[in-house]
Amino acid sequence: MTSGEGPPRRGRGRPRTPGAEEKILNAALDEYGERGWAGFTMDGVARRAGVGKSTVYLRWPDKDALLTDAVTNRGMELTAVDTGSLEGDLRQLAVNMLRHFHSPGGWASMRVTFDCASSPERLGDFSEAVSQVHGRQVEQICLRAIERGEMIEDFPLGAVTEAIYGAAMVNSLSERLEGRTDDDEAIDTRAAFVVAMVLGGIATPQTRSTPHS
Amino acid sequence: MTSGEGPPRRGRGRPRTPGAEEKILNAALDEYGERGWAGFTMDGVARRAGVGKSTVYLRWPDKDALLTDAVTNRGMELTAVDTGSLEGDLRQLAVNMLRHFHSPGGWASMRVTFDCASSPERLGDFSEAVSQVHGRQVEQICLRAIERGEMIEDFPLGAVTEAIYGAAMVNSLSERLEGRTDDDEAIDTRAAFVVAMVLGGIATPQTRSTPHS
Amino acid sequence: MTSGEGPPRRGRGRPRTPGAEEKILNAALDEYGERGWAGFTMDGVARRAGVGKSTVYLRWPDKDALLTDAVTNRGMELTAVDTGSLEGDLRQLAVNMLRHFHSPGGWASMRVTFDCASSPERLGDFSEAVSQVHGRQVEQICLRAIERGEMIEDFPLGAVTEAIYGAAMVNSLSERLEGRTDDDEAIDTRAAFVVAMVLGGIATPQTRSTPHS
Amino acid sequence: MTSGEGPPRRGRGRPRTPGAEEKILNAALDEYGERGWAGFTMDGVARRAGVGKSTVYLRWPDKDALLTDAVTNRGMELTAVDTGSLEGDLRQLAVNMLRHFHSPGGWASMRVTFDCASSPERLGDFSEAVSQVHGRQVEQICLRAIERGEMIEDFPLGAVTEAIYGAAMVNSLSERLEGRTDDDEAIDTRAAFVVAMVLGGIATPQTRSTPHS
DNA sequence: CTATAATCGAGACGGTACGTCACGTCTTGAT
DNA sequence: ATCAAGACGTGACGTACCGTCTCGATTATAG
Repeated sequence: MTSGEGPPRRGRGRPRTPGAEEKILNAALDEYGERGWAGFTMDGVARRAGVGKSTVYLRWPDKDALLTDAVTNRGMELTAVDTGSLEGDLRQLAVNMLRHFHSPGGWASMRVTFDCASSPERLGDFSEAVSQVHGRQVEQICLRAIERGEMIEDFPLGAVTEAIYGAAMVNSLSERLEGRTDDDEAIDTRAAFVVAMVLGGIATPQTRSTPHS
Repeated sequence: MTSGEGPPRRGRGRPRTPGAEEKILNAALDEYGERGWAGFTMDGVARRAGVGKSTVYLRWPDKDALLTDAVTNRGMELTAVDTGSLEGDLRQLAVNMLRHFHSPGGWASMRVTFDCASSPERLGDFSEAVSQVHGRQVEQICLRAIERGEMIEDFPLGAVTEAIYGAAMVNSLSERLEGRTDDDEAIDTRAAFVVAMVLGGIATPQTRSTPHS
Repeated sequence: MTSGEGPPRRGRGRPRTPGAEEKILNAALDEYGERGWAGFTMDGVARRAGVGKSTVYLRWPDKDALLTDAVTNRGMELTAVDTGSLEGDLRQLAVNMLRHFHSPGGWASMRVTFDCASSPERLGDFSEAVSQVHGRQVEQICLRAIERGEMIEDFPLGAVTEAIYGAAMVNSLSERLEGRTDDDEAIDTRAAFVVAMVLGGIATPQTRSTPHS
Repeated sequence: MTSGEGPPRRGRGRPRTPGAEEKILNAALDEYGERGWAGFTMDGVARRAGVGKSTVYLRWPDKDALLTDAVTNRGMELTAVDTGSLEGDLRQLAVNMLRHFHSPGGWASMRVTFDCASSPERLGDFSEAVSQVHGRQVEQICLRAIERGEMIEDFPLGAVTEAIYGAAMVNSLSERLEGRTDDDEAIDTRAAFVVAMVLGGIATPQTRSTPHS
């Protein structure tokens, strides 16, 4: 995803400084995390990275591209999940997502995602990447579960994705709005409840009619 | 919520032009909707509102405050819900939320909410307002349902809120990222599935263990 | 010269506050003296005078008019001179002028005069006033001296005026530029030398005493 | 005198555009001349110079500094004078000064000088420059004349300076106030009279020719 | 070993929006 | 009718950032 990686640039001339991309991306994420969008400055990123502005603009065409790229690289480290059971998979996934959105990088990633979704012109690679990463996980988990007979068929998998990802997002959002600081235990507990709801619902058994009529 | 409420304004001096707040807020939302964040200009808002910049800065200290306020005022018009049954309430709520986040105003409102959550310094009234509006709805619905015996007890209502609101958010997000344009029918269908999931779960009956052990 | 003095305003309605003109003119001169042209503010004048802006604008149409008027009223208190001899008259006049331009009011008056001379559009009453006050003095002194046979004829009186007034101006200017603070004695001495220089040139030979006694 | 001389500018970074100072100073003088103080705008200067505002503010801290500098650079081109006789020197000097103050640049220079003298904080280089340029001329002329025996000793040279410079100033001032437009002949005639007056006073008797020939 | 050339840091450049401030006008309730 | 207070539309102020550019210095390969 990094723009700076095309052909390996074999040839004459000074090669690009090896650690530069790394330093710049880190600096970009840090600046974005600390100062928010309004305070996110190209000059600031370059200064924090200890690098000239030309070094930045040689690699990314503009501010948006840099931020998008930073977030894409650092903000999507979601490892695949396969515990053998639907509940285990979803529990693991929910914990991952909650931790992800609670971390500075994951939070920044999400904000940039919303920014991208608001500007139709630069929906380029980013939206695909997001869809891929975020959507495929649940899809694969559910397909395996259906194969094992653990999950009903004919249910739109997108709804499951949206509920789990959305719950993690809103949980992180409310944590910030209310000034809480959730520890790992709180996150695990919340993940358990969300998965329980997704798996079994919140209705009492007697009122539970056939859900998908 | 309007920032313009400071001292009680004893009758000295020319009173503030009555319609100005209204005009400015409308102009701000229009500019934000048409031109996006990047093209959202204080001069532009003032010009569109037919007002001087000082009139704007007399009421809101800066750009962020104006946008936040505009979005808070126009973006939260969520009517209460009471259909008599848990499923009906949640269905209605889910439809409302989906429509809300799919509309330009609701989408903008959400983005500003994320911006506020990222800048700890101005979490003032806004976070309370959001929590109030967004959290109380589900709480009241669920409390009524528990009273009617339709819903299990001892389930954290926050998880329900987060799932429904989050699902609506992510649904709107993916609509934009993927370039779809969902019609009302698609929205209603998606709302039905989400509510079904929340109410009854997605696990097959035979694998359904006691969820809350 | 004060704009506020037309018809005595006999009639219905509240009469104008008696001391207002005075207070405003004083405040204007003080502000101009302390802060210079750039820091000279209508709001500042009104505040210092303890008066609303409308009270000011009711009397003078704009900033220039107020400043011009303030300076004309306070800065031109040049009493007529008639000692009986040319040397005595000029000496008295030179001392007056030097004291005038060294005083805050006189200095301000001069600056405003230059401002007026630079803006051809508002040369209205002011330039006439200046010419009157500044030119007639020397003219009358010289005419009397010619009549007494103390001064040569056919010499342009304007040149005498310009030399005396100009010397006083430049003396005050250089005092400020060089950070000096001339006392009365220094001023009197300088006046004596200037008059000696002027007299040596314009006096007829028979009345010409040793010029530098 | 140009403010643009700070650190020696080691060769790092892009060098400042060579012709920029020149262009900006010219644009500033033109704008000041055409539009006067009220219409003298930093944006206007930058636009006329074909330059961004940052380029201007990189060199001068504010409006006053730019105008002062423009006027100092362009407004002081007074060539030295040495005709061999006191009368010749003073005549030449008086003509120079009259022409100077009658020209737009010289007039502007003088106004800025008065502004500087009114604001004690920025009397920095400017006052020295003015004193140097304006005072030394007369001093040198007189010293040479004393050496030649053409001028009495023990006369304060400052008084001579002040009379000649002041006369030129007031002459130009009254020209503007009265709406005259003096041609070169009028200026020369006036210079002759002023010098005659000054000489009659300061010349020793033996070199004193008939002053008004 | 030298020439060529891409990259580096630094920072000036033309623009544009920011948030402030003053102008001169206006609108209020009180005198 | 005038007062004090202060909001109004306008427009310049001086600052900060964008993305581009130009410099001298560095660092590699190509000849």
